[in-house]
Parts: sequence; C-alpha cells; structure tokens
Amino acid sequence: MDQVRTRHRPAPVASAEAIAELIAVIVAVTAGEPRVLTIDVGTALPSGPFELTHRSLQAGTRSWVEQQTHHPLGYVEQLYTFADRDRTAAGQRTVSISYLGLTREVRVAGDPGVGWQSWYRYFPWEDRRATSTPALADTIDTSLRAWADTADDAATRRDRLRRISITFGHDGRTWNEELILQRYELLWEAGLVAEAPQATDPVEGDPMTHDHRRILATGIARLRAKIKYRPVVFELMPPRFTLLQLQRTVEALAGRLLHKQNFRRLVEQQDLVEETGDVATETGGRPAKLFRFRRDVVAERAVTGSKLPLAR
Amino acid sequence: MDQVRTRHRPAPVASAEAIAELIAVIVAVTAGEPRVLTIDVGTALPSGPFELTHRSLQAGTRSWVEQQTHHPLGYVEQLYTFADRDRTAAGQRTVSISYLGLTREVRVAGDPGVGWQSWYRYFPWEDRRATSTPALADTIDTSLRAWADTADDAATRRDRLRRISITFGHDGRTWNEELILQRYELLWEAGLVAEAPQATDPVEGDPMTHDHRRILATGIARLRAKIKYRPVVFELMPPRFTLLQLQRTVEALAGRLLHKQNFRRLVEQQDLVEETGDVATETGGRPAKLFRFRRDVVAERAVTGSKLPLAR
DNA sequence: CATGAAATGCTCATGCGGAGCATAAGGGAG
DNA sequence: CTCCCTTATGCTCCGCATGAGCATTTCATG
Repeated sequence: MDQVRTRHRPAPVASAEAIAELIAVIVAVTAGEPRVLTIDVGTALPSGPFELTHRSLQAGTRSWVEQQTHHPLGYVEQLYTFADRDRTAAGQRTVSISYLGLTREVRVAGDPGVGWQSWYRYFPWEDRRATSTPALADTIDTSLRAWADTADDAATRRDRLRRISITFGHDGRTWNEELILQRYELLWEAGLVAEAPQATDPVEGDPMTHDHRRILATGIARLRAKIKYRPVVFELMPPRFTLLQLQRTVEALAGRLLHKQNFRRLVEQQDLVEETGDVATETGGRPAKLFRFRRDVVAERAVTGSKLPLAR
Repeated sequence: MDQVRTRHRPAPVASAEAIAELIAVIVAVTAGEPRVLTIDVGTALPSGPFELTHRSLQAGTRSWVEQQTHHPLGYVEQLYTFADRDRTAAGQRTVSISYLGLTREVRVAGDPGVGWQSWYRYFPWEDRRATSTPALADTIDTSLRAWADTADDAATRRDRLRRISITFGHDGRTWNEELILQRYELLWEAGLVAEAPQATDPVEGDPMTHDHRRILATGIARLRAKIKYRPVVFELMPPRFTLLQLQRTVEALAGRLLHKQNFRRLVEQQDLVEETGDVATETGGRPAKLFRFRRDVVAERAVTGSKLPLAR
C-alpha cells in the first residue's frame, strides 16, 4: 500500500535538507532457492535517490529497480526507513527508505553485474532446511559462547548468553525464523560477520555495501513474518503450480521444512487455490494436480488474514 | 527498535535534496479513553524537521515532542514514511517519517495549545465499546450506500458495496478493528469526512492539518494490531494496576469490549503479571488484587509474542 | 509385475479461545 | 444486621485449528 499526500504543506526550515534514497529488496524463489536481486556483482541492492519526477516513494523505487536491473516488478511494500548517522561534507544527511518487492525471476539482458543471489549466500546460518544440523551451526555456537566469555563482568556475560539462547533457540527454546535481524546483530557484535570480506571471517556469509546486508535482513524478517498471516507467497509462484511446489517455496523463505499433509490441509481449507484440471507428471511419483491462486477469494478476505503453517 | 547507520556512504547526486520531517503519534490511555498528544489545539501532531543534531530518527522525534509538548516519552517505534506529492517552490519534496509512541499521561505546564485528545474525536465510528449500536453507525451506513449508488457503472457499484461490507463488517462479516485506514479512506472517497471543518459534514469526526489525521489512523491501526501479539499495553499502564484496569485499557485501544474471564485467563497464563500483594478497594465491588508487569518475563519471551484476547 | 516416489485421505491428541455458570467479598441502603 | 448491588475470581464445556502419523492411490521404471 503506497500512501501519497495530496494536500500542500508549507516548507519547513531550510536547514533540514537531506538526501532521500530509495533501496529495494526484490525477492524471487527459483529452483527452491530464495533469491534477491542485486547489482554490482552481488554486493549491493538496487537503489537511487528519490527524485522530483517520482510520483511516490513506491513509484520511485520501481523506477530505480527497472532502470538498474531491467527486471519487471510485481508486489511492493514499504519496509523501513533508516537514517545515516554520518554527515556528508555539505552537512547533509541521508534518509534511506527501503521497499520489499516480490516477483518471479525472469532472464534479462544487460549489465553483467546485475543478477539474482540466493539470500542464504549472505545469511547461510538462516537456512535450516537440511535435516541434519550443518557444521556451520556448531561453529557459530562455539564462537558465540567464546565471545560471551570475553565479557567484562558476569552480568554482561549472562545477558549475552541469554541473547544467544533466545535468538539461536538453545536451552529448550525453539528456533524462531523471524529473528534474523537479532541474530545478525548478535553476530555483528560478536565480530563474527564483517562488512568487508576478510580471510579470517569465521562465519561465512558474504558482505554487501553500506548497510545493504542489514536491510536485506530486515526484508527477510518481514517476509518470513508475513507469509504466516497473508497469502503473499503466491506473488512468487507461476500461474499454475502443484502444492508441493508451493510448499517448497514457503520452505525456501522460512528456511525450514514443513509437514506436507498439514500444509495441504491449511492451503485447501482456506480456499486459497483451485484446481486447474490438469496435472503435472514430471514430479517423479504420482502426478500432482495443478492449482491456480484464487485472487478473488483473497480480495474478499482482504485483511482478515490467512496463514500458512510453519511446523516447529 | 531504532536502526542507525554507522558507516559512511558517499553523497548521492545533489539533485535529490528533500526535507525529512518527523511526525509523532503519541498515545496514552487515561480514564478509559485512548488519547493522542496534539499541538495547535488538537489540530496537529507534534512534528519537526530531521536535523543534523539528531543522533537518529527516533532521537529526533523524541526531541521534537519534548520540545513542543514538554511531555516525557517512553516506548517509541517507527510507523511509516510518507512522501509529499507536491513540491515546494524551491523544487524540494517532503518525506515524513512517522513514529508511534506510548506513554502515560502527565500534566505539563506550557503552551495551552498542547494537550491530549481522545482519538475517537477524530474517528468516532471506531469506538464500538457501547453495547448498543450508536446512531452514528446507521448514518454512516446510509451515506455509504448512497455513495455506492452514485457509481457510474454496475461493476464500480458492486466493488464499492463489497468494500463497505468488508470494512464495516456487514453481511455476516465481523467488525475488524484493524481496518481503520481502509474505513477512513472509504469515507474519504465517499466524501463523508473532510480535511477542513464543514458545517455539512455528515459524519462527525474532527479534521487535522495536512495528512495528520491519516497518520493518526495509521498509528491506531498499528497499535490495534500490535496489542494482539506483543505486550505493549503495559507501556500505557501505571506501575500497579488491577486486571480490570488493564482490560479497560485494551478495550479503549481496540474500541471493543472483551470477555472478562477469558481476558484474565490469558493474561495470567502467560505470566505477564505478578501480584503485588495489595488490593485496590475503590473498585465498587469486591477488592481487586493489584498486579505489576513482569518485564523480565517479556525479555525472555522477547519476540516469541504474547497475545491479548479480542472477543468477537 | 514389483518397487520407488509422490500425492492424497484420514485419524487422533492437544491446546487455545469463546461463552457462561457459580461463588466470593466489599460497600451501601433499609 | 441483612439484603442487594457490584466487581473479582474460579471453573467447565465445546468447537476448531494445528502438530503428527498411518494408510492408500497412482504414475514411471526396471
């Protein structure tokens, strides 16, 4: 939802000029991988200044993305607004308004620096779809505990251990896939992720320019939260799909596996999809019915909400 | 959560200068009424430009509110960023970053134009706590249907009726208290609310400067949604309170009544509060136990979420 | 025709949330 | 002092959503 003002407002004092910048986190899921649209060979998100020619913040964002990546956009929503703590030489500040967009990946010609990257390239520890715990989890664990032990006083150490426990789901707590930002900041504080690539970086995960990696984390967090109460996943699906494909897409986003039968039950009982009458036979086993998203139903339900199940 | 950049970023092209303005929706609940902090005799929200001296967007917001109202702030979170469609003479644009704050009302000396207003003064139709349906609901109903009938074609008319039905909970749908913004925009389109006061305004509700009324609506919507999954209500409560006082506060925000026993059950089973050992006797009936919010428990549960029940 | 891989159908146990009934404990009126 | 009114508290019931599995069905393949 893009909100635009239609009335005039007097100009505030001139001392407060700033640069308003638009940054886009554009997501697609291809071949079971959640991917984000990047420029500069995977090191930056599409972005550009908010200009006089832009009809709205959202329109400006669309414009920059299309100009920089030549990729069409679908669903777009505002994410968060960040302010730059530093000042430029001119005594100005930058306010960055970020947007989250969902599309289906299409091949576009043009700048070779433009492309889609799996978002787990930047946050490898966020992918928990593998049945067995990857070695990475242990590495992070060890490093974080070591960091907690470097605390000056006992209280700080306790607090760090508590944060580790909560964000990474230790001590009987369950892994909460929405705490991406909290985990990222914890790893940052612990010095386990760096902005610039380093040979010594113990916890993999590629960096990005400025705070783009943090903005991406914010976008992932928002998306992971949103798929639970709004049927936004369908923005990432082709016109016709099987229920397993739909499930794999949700799993890719959430970074965790779901219970198949329950997933089907929830999707079907909510009337979110309807059969097309055709089946997909290339699935390897029994052919799967092809479904189509029912936009009309969602319009009805509008904001009433419809969830997707996330098995623990 | 306030996010601040700590790294430098080069200045984008100079053509994109803008005015970054901060606007605050500060909420308190006093005597069972949800109230918002205003300046200019109830016609505007506290606001001011984002300046070089501000450490962050949130800090800037706090600064402006305290400077304009002399009222201390507690919990603050970012709400939404709006862009002004119009341009100023200087070819600049305004980007308004709004914040939502929660506090307890304290009496402050100073500007007589500063004060707390019941938010239902601006959105009277949002208060559904009365057991009997107020005449206002009928008025709105009639007016909206009349508006739907002015549609040029049948499709538009059907669409309008559908929107009315969804947002106002007709045709077997239930009233969804979170659809404040949708209802406001519908009333706006129907010409039932105006920005400037008019004698003919059929649907009560006071206007505000610029788009402040819309921003307030956004804040209310956010708050109504948030109390369902985060224990933010406690930011509005005194140190010690009875469960009924807590319930009345939630009801004031949600604009609807709750089932008493279920409310207590939910609050208690979540361990959100603990007894102080004292009782409040001025309640009119049997003395009620006084409780205190357990911040520690919430810190533990952190983002796991804790809800408050909203009876249908 | 036997097997493997998915797709589908169903059953069960649990927990939460919506509604109500019933009892307890003060204050005030008669 | 007793009855009545009001609010506080305790508990019970029921329906539904959700987490887990078991069992069958339906193709492709060797």
